[in-house]
Formats: sequence, C-alpha cells, structure tokens
Amino acid sequence: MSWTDERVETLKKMWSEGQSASQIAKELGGVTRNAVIGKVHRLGLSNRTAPGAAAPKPEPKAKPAPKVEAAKPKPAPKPIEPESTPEPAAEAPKPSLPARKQIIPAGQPLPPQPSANEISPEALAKVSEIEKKAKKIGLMELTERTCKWPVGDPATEDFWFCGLPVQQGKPYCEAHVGVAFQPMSARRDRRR
DNA sequence: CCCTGATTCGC
DNA sequence: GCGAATCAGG
Repeated sequence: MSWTDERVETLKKMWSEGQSASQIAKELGGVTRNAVIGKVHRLGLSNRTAPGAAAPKPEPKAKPAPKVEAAKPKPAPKPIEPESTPEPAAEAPKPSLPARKQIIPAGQPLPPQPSANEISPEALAKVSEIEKKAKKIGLMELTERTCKWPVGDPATEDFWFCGLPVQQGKPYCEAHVGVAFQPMSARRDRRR
C-alpha cells in the first residue's frame, strides 16, 4: 500500500481527531502503526498541539549507534543507595535497624489467606465474586501473566490459583491486588 | 502483559 | 519517502 492522497487525508483527519496511530493503521489497512507514525512525522504533524511552541528535544537520547562509536561517558558507577522501601506493602515490617535491608528476597507480599484480615468489604466482595470466575488453575499452569492468588487448602484437592489475567506489574489480578496491597488503613482502631 | 508515540537507519 | 526495529513511557 502506498500513501495516496486519500489515505493521507484520512491519516490527517484521524490524527487530528486524536486517534491513535494503531487505530489509524487499522482503519487504513495495509499499514502498521509504525508506518502511520512515520508518516505523521514526515508530514510534520507529530505534535498535535500548536506548532508555535518549540522546545522539543534538547536531549537526543543516545542509541545503538554503530556509526561513530567514540568515547563512552561512564559517569555513575552506581553508588549503592540505602534504598528505603520502594513500595509499602500491606503490613509494613518494622525496621528495627535504620540501614537494614528487607529480609524479603524478591517476592511480593504473600497473600493473606483467610479471615485474619479486615479489608474493605468492597474488595472482599469483589474477590469472592471473581473467585467464581476464577480459572482455577493449578500450580503448573501458573505463568507470568496469571493471577497467583491461591485459594483453598494446599493440602486438599480443593486448592487452586485464581489464574485470571494479572494486573500489569502485579502478581495478581485486579481484584486480588486490591486485597493484597492494602493502602494501610485496615483495622486502625478497634473500639473494643 | 497490553498499549502509546518517538526515533533511527537500511532500504 | 518508507517503515521495521527499537526505545521510552503508561
């Protein structure tokens, strides 16, 4: 396929409408989103905003340039930082020592199984609801993109993993992420 | 993982 | 000019 006037016109129109490159490519057919983006740039309408503002890329990111491979600036030899807890987990382990690193290897916070937790009723409801839809996969079926939330007693036949599509980085699906990563407000005060 | 646009560079 | 490959960010 080539960029006929008509196709270019469609491209311009859709692009100005805010359509994504992939959508445009799909509409046009015979081209990939890369082609669309490339064309967009060549047409000079990359920036969907007013062309007046000019202060684009003062920093051209160095890339694999097989051409002139001169000197490699090696500024930061990686000074090991203390690195405090990057993301507060559900139950923050008390740092008994200031500069003490977490004992937890690389794992995500383990799923709090049963009732011991008081999570937002919402989340819980959501969980029990999705557990119906759960794929109930076995240990072997676990992949990088399956929710690894265990359900039931591992010592029983009645044990399975959620298996639903995980949320991006997380090890669990959305619903389970909701209960796994508590903001930190749980049972603050039990008016006992 | 999915998606997005941006850039490079051989064709 | 074209666009796949790659990068970078969400």
